[in-house]
Amino acid sequence: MAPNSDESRFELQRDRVLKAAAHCFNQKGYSGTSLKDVANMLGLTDPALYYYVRNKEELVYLCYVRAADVGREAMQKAVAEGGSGLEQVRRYLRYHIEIMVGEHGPIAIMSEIPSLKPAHRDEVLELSRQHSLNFEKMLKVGMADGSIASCDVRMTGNAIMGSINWIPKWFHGDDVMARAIVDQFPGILSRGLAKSGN
Amino acid sequence: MAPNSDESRFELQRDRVLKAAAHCFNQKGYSGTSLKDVANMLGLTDPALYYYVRNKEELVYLCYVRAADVGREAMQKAVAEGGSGLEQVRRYLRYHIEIMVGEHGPIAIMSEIPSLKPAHRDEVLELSRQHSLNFEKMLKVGMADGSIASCDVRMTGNAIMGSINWIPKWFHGDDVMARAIVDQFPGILSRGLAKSGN
DNA sequence: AAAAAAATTTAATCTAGATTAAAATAATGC
DNA sequence: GCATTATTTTAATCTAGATTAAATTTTTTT
Repeated sequence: MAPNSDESRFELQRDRVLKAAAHCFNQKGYSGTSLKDVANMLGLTDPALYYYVRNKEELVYLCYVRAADVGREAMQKAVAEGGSGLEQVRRYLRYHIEIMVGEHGPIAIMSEIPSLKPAHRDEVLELSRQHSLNFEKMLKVGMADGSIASCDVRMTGNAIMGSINWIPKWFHGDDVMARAIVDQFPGILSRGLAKSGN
Repeated sequence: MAPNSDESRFELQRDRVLKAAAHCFNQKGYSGTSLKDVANMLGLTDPALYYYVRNKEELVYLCYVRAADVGREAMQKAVAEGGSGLEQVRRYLRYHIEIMVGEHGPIAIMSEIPSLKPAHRDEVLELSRQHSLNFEKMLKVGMADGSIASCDVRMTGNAIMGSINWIPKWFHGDDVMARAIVDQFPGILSRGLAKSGN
């Protein structure tokens, strides 16, 4: 709505680059996608990408940072809206998945961590760890308020996150499918959490 | 127990190669692992691998075929032992996960499909599709016998399989963790399926 | 213990694709 | 319209790592 006036052309273009890259990485993996693939997708030649990004590794890195942002925002939003722990979890799942399959595309490649250089890898893993901890916290809240049945939060978190992270592997931008995922996944993933009454 | 007399040294060594390769691929991805990595892991030099395998692509391919075998066997075993649909699902999950985190190692890389050449990719995708269909069939059996609540089998299958396929991404051979996964995952993943009474 | 076959090695290619450099084009401010 | 800055291109490197070839060692057979 707002003119979004700033966000120089540079920033915008850079975003497009990231999005295209994420798309490719998700489909063909880090090795499978050449910079040429990404560039062509935008009607550019490969060297042009170096204007926006230091190198290929940084491309993955930036995708990750954005993915982490997305996840964090979804979670904060869900928490801010309150409700029982279970409700928060359900909402978080929906928000996160919505972005994941939405028009902004799967900026979230979650499979290419090994491709990162150590410093970046550590940073990304830390972000991921943080996200997991926050999710586990939500589960605990739910257990405390009686909406979620007692469970091993670590394993439950791993199970649910895995399911979400895997989505880009099989979903490739079909609108009908996107809707189905958003409608179904939160329920499927959270149904097993509920305590009898909920 | 049986002398296992045949299985020429060749076959055995080839198995070791596949296992090592799968391990590397899971940890560092297709691009991230060089043939040298795999070879060194076995105390060999890279060219030696060509004695067992046509090329790198075939290495991934064979890993997939084995992964598919593993999944299929787990499923057949679970079905063979009968019980309600829900029980079959639970058992299948346990068997499959057991192998996945077990000593045979995660032969199951499920992330490198894009690296396969078209012919192999098609074959592997077909195996995967088949597996999914079989799983969906189990769900339907459960819905028919009243052990599983009505659900969208396609989406439910995707959710559960994703969670399993993601395991190799974060699990790297810690025995305690392995036990925890086997103990917890089947429950976590199947709890949401049960119809009230079960 | 020689010969044949199996397994692996060292040394030599070969290539895709990332990166860099230099040049060209487009956009913007004045 | 000119100068400056932004963007992209074409042409030129450079390198890791896959693959192949030839040579060597190890194992098996008889």
